[in-house]
Amino acid sequence: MPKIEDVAAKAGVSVTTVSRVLNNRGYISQATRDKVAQAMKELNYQPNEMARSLFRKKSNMIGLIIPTVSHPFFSELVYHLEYYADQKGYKVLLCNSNRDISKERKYIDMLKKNQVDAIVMGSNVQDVKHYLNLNLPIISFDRTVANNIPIVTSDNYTGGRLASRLLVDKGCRKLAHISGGVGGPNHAALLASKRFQGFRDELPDTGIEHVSLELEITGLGDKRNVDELVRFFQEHPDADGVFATSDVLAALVIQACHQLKKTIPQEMKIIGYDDVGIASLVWPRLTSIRQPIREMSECAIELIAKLLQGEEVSMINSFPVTLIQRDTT
Amino acid sequence: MPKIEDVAAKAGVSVTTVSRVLNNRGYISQATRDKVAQAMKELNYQPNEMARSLFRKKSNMIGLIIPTVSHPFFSELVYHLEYYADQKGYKVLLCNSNRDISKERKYIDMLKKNQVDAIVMGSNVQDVKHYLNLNLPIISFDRTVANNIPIVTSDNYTGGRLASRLLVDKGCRKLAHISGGVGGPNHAALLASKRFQGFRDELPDTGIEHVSLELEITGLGDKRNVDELVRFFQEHPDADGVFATSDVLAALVIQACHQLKKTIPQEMKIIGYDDVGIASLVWPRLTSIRQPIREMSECAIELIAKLLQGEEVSMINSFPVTLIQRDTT
DNA sequence: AATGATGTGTCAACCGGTTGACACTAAGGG
DNA sequence: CCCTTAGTGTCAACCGGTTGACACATCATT
Repeated sequence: MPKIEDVAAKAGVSVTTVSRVLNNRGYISQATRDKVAQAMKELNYQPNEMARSLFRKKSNMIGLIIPTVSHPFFSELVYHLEYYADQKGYKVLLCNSNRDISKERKYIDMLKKNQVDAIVMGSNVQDVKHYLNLNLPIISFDRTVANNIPIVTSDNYTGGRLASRLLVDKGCRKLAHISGGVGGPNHAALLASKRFQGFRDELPDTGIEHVSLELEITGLGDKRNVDELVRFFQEHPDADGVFATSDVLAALVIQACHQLKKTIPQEMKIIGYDDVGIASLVWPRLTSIRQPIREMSECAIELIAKLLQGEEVSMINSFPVTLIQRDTT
Repeated sequence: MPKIEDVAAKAGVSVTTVSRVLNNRGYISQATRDKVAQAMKELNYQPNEMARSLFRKKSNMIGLIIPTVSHPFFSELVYHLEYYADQKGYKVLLCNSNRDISKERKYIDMLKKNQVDAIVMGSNVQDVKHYLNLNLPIISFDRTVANNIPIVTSDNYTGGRLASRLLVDKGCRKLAHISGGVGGPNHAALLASKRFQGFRDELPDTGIEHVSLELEITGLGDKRNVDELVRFFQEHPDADGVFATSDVLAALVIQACHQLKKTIPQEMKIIGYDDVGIASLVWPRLTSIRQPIREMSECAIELIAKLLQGEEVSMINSFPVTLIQRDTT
């Protein structure tokens, strides 16, 4: 690995001059600039970003903590976050917490030790204290944390209402609400619980009843998930509409319906949430509530960029959701 | 951010002593050890890993370049890679290249500048030269690069044969081979082309003919992909067996079949590849060739750990694939 | 009493790059 | 001819932590 000294020697200038070229400061003639550039090229020189970061006290790295990238919602989220981070010159350190609080804490410490400039939390955030005296920007994705931590979310409440309303409008008489997440249950801090709220608030004056099941997802391909759904629907044979809080859950519901020989959407209408890729890869294609993941990711990165420049940002950044009608309703 | 100096002051010892405690070298009494630990706790001190890395010339970071995490194969891969990396104390810098060669190059440079200890390439690797004079370990995932770069792969050839054989055994008379990837076509360097080879090698003595389609996947949810498949099957109405080189493609084939009112598996048998989560989330549940992604990821990280300790490693690390029979065959 | 292991401190160099202070030269303008 | 601006160099300090050399204790052994 060549160092700045080697470049200086090869170009026949001083280290300071090379640094000046590198950082574009002070007076430098075009001739010197060229000589230095030439030397760099010949040596295939790349400045050591660690050394620069150390001096600047800025690493241009952001840490990303999520439950697991293997869930399609997070994999799409991570994709877009990385894209926009890269656009702004940030690198992404990825951490899968599996919603394990102790692992989450370890990751936070690790990220801090490694001098990330900011952290995006897409995982649970339970013990708030741990995050407050971290003197670096944190932004939270779809989770409430504390009122001094900016949050990016989408309109979960309206999402829930839209889902209910659609099922009601399509003539459903008894609804089922299926929730659950990979790697542990969803807690109240998770804003997704507002979906349930919205879902229920749409029902009172319709006289439509609803039942609810919280699934403890064990792994995407695990047949036990479907089995539990089948049992649930056997207990509630009159349920004719399902709101699943993620498309993955909705896909499992579809499987349960097939197993129970219920036709979709005739005997059972299903609506999912997120509108990730899988929604249009299952059959029938899934009606879903779309979260604008790309836009939310872009917003998250912009928030970070602003925070790092000391600008004020709004604490709550909520995006509208849209109903995507396909073939399950 | 407290520094080692502050800890020394608070504990009433010298910086050297703190460093000795931190790194467990030389003689230190238990009393001092405790005093220092206490001071660290009180100050909430975390050693600056950048500074340490700079001195040690080892960052414990590994770079990961893949086409896109949003594809389920890669999202599962990344999940496991990060898991095992973390186990061994490595952090993961994630890069989505979208199979764009210039972006790939930029990422490689970026990772080098940022002093990653090693790179895992799960993306295309086309201009070999660029990677050879990188004086850091690279390992390649399921792609051939150069004979001095270790590679982790699975037995694609056998995978192809297993798929063919199953379709033949199940009585198919005309097979279709569907390939294609997200973000650009698959090239010869991609070992997945061996799947096609294996697929074909199983056919000659059976007298079964086959046709092939390379799809240019535009995005998971894009309906045009299905339309193209529908057209293809209309051109080949007698095709009754499909080998898709990924489960995502197989899911699209299922959609095309539904659209064409072909029953699965009676009129059309389908087998996918990878056996990622989606394989058991579609209906009918997909028969697939399973790649042991977890084991492959573990191997990749172990290879890196060995390379970083200067140990010799085997250049080709191929894992067996297994046929997972479900309901599409 | 000499020896050696243990425990801690001081000091300086180093990792690779950045920056400010300052000196010096050459060229151009008024 | 003086002044300013451009262009480059030298030097040292700094980012935060690590390490080796060396000095100087203390304490237990022999």
